[in-house]
Amino acid sequence: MKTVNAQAEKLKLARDEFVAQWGALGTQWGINRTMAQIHALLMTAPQPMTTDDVMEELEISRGNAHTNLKELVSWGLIRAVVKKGERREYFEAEKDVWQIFTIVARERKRREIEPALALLAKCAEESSGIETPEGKAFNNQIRALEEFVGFASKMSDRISSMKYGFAVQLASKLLG
Amino acid sequence: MKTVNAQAEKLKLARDEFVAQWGALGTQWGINRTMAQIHALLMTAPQPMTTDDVMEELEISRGNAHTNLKELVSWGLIRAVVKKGERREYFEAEKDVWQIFTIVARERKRREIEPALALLAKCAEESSGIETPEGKAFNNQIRALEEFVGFASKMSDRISSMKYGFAVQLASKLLG
DNA sequence: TTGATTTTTCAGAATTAAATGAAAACCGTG
DNA sequence: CACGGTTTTCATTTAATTCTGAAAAATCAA
Repeated sequence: MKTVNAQAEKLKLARDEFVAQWGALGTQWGINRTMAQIHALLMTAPQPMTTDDVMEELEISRGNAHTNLKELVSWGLIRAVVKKGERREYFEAEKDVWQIFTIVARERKRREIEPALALLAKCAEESSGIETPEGKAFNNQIRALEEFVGFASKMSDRISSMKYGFAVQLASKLLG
Repeated sequence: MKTVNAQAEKLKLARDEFVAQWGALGTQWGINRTMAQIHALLMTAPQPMTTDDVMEELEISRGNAHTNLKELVSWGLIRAVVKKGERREYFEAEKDVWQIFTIVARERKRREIEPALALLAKCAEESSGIETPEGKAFNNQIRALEEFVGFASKMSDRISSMKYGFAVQLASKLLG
């Protein structure tokens, strides 16, 4: 019994560290700390958790827990599940790493690549008729960026719609 | 003459929009607005610019301009150049899109992927000896993440050390 | 319908990140 | 070495983001 307790304690420590640090990393990734922490918590949860569980575990307010749980649901990184005979919602994380990757890749594309592409297209268009040397240089630079970002966008699509096995196969050629 | 002025005006408008919007996008990318704006400004500058030029163009303080110029230099996205007979520094941007991409990819890897990998390795290690079912599940999940992130890290290295032509060749297979 | 439970919203508070501007440090020149 | 121009630093201010907590809305069972 002593051993089991000691091991449970060890697990709790490791998991708490993971959750805390993953939250800190989230900041770098441009997602907010709480959202990343909840994600880490649910990715490593043996069972689905309620809003109250999350509040208690992370010592955060209901509003905060709620907002970030919903945001994670909208990303598709977690989902709400219902337990029969229970009224409140439980949440569980997608645990498959390839799924997680494709979800994050798609979301980043949507939020980072697509707006950039739209801007570049607009500026390329607006500057296309300018015949001064500066105008031509500007237009060329914008078009070079546009071409590259468009290409990155297509790549992102292709990769994130691959089956995991195929991606691995492709990658092994690259890394081999 | 009228035409040239009109065109110059049109260019200024397009460029100003590009700079402003690229700055807004930067926020999404986890880069601060001013840094992204300066980068946009210099990428589309016909000539190298001084700190004062940047301050004037973006209407920002000296401290802000200075800090972000240095940050861009440390990333390698811009470089200081000296004009002979001139004492103050001029800055010019790297304009090659593949270069820009590899620089950003390397920096992101350093700031986003490597710390995550370190954390995952640590948590995998800490939880490796736990024999409870929860401990095993936790360890497995962490190791799956670690493996994937490590793999992404290697891929990132490989791609960003490729010659542009080779990357295009590879990509065309993928997109073809 | 009522009442209990749960979810959602949101104004204000707290925290964190970024910008300012002035002073200090730095440099090249006479 | 001292002067003018330039760069760098950093305490303070400002702006942006995130969090709280309580009230309102929604949901469901009786």
